[in-house]
Order: sequence, then structure tokens, then C-alpha cells
Amino acid sequence: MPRKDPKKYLIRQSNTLSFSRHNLNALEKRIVYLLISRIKPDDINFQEYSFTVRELLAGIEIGSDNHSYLRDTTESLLSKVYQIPTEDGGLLQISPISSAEYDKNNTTVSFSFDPKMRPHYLELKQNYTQFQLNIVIGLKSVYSQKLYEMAKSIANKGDPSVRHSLAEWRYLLFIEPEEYKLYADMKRYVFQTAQRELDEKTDIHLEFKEEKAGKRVNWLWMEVHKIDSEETRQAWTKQTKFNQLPKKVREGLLLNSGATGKHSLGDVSANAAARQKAIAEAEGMGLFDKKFDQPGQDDDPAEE
DNA sequence: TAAAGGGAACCCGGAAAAGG
DNA sequence: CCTTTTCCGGGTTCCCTTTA
Repeated sequence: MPRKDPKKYLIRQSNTLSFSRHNLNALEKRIVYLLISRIKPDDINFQEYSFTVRELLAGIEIGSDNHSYLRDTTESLLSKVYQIPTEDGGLLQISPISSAEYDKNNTTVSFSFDPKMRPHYLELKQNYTQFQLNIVIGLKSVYSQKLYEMAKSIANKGDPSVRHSLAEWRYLLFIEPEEYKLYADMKRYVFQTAQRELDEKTDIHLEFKEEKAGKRVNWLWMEVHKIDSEETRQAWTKQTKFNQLPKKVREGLLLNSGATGKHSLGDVSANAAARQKAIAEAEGMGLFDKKFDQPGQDDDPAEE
């Protein structure tokens, strides 16, 4: 859908980068998104990328126009690190930008990149990830950002899914050992939050499948589904919200709708008809309206 | 510039469920 | 059954925004 919306800039980066571990917060990542979106597909080398402070603040959608706040953020950005696996099996540790320079009136900022970032942003021919700036710029959770990038990098594969141990997920998502010590918390605050946010704002739906060792969840599959229409979005959104209702509520609705066998209640594939009925029921009861406000400022892309 | 408001992130603990 | 793990409500903290 070609439209000349300036916010429809594309972001391209290597798949390797999409799966790289980093500790940028959501705001810092937004700045990087804006920068990358300025790179043109046929650029051979990095340029200096200049922004007015005003457009940058507007671009990352923070309410304040506090200049020192922006300086703090770019300063912090320079101290952050991407851990990028190299082709020979080594590891490149590199800052997402190499400099941020403010002019004397503090009205513009220019950014530059380390040349070693070239293979991840320039002359990309294959094994790269592409997505729209206007889709990712509105994501609030760093985990939504990271999972979305991973999802987009595999979305076109024959089998768009990936399986990692929880330890690997923690590594990739930069979750420290002392964070989310309980898997249940990691589930609801990392994976389910991202699942809801992506359903709502992006062209990707994520399905997660747990795999246990004994009663402990040890591996997690992430399946990527494309959202290509409003209907698809609605369907996935409702399913996600239904699955995230408290178990008691969910199972009650399922039984009411004619699902059989307590055993199969947790099985998404079983009782498909009853499931649809239960979802409609839950929606009718207003159980889905709890919250999730859209940051719905600027015009909605209104896909197709 | 400070205080108040609001919301997300995080932790805790009892109840429930799962696995053996 | 008993133990381990998960579920989940609710409380606290933290950060950012708004308001005074």
C-alpha cells in the first residue's frame, strides 16, 4: 500500500542484529529506530544523520520538550551495547551509535554509526529484516520491540517458529537473573504483555507453546503469524484476551459453551466450536474491556 | 520546582494444580 | 497423598506527566 506518509519509513537490519542481545530501554530504542529509518536501501556508507531536537522529541513521542532529558537519553544510549555474534563464531560488542553531536544552539543533533555496523544496516541483500517505522515507534515495552524484531526476521520462513530454553530467552531479552525469578511473572509481564501489544499495534501475532521438564516449564516455542487484515487482527486479539483471562473464568465459559472433558479444556485445538462460542460470550460480557489504551494520537495506518 | 496523579513493573504469599 | 511449581490478586515501588 504505497502511501507517501513520512512515518512510513522502512527499517532494515540484518537478521543477526534482530536476534542480538542488548540493554537499550524502550526510549533509546525508539531513537535508534528513527536513525535507522533514515538509511536508504542503496546507501553504500553511513552518513551523518541530523535531526532537529524538536522533531526527535516528537518522533519518539515523549510529552516533554525537555532538552536536558534528550541529552541524558542520548548519553545513556552511548553507554549501551549490542552483543552481536560474528560469522567466525566470535562476538562483537558495539554501541548502537558512535556519537551524538548537538549544535551550539541546541536545536539539532547529528548521529553517527560505527563502521563495524555496516553489515547490519547497509547493502543488505539477504538474511535481513524489514519493518515499518510507524509500527515499531509506538511500542511501549522493550520486550515487544525485541520480540517483534525477532518475529519479523523469521516471519517469511517456511516454519516461522523458534524454540529456546528459558535461559536462552532470558539471555536474548536481557533479563537479569534477579528479574522475574518466577516463570509465571516472566510469562505475564514479558510474553503476554508483548503478545497483547503486538496483536493491537503490529502486523504480527505471537503464539507461545510451553514445554516442560517434569512440572517445570523449561522451553518456550514462539510461533509467528502474520496479521494481514483487520478481521485477522480482531480474531487474534479476541483469542489472546480470552486465553489471558483467569483460568477459572476461562474454564467456566468453556464448560458453559459446551466444551467437554476437563482434560481438554487447556487444549487449544480441542473443542474449537465451544471455544468460539466462549470467546463471543466473554466479549459480550465485557470481559475484554478491562484496559489497554491505545496511544492513538497520530493517524492510524488503517491498513488496506 | 514541587507535589500529586497514574500507570506499569515488580514482588509476595496463599491457593490451586500438576506431576510423581 | 506429598512436593514442587504455577496461578493470580493485591500491595509497593518507581518513573513519568500533569497540575498547581
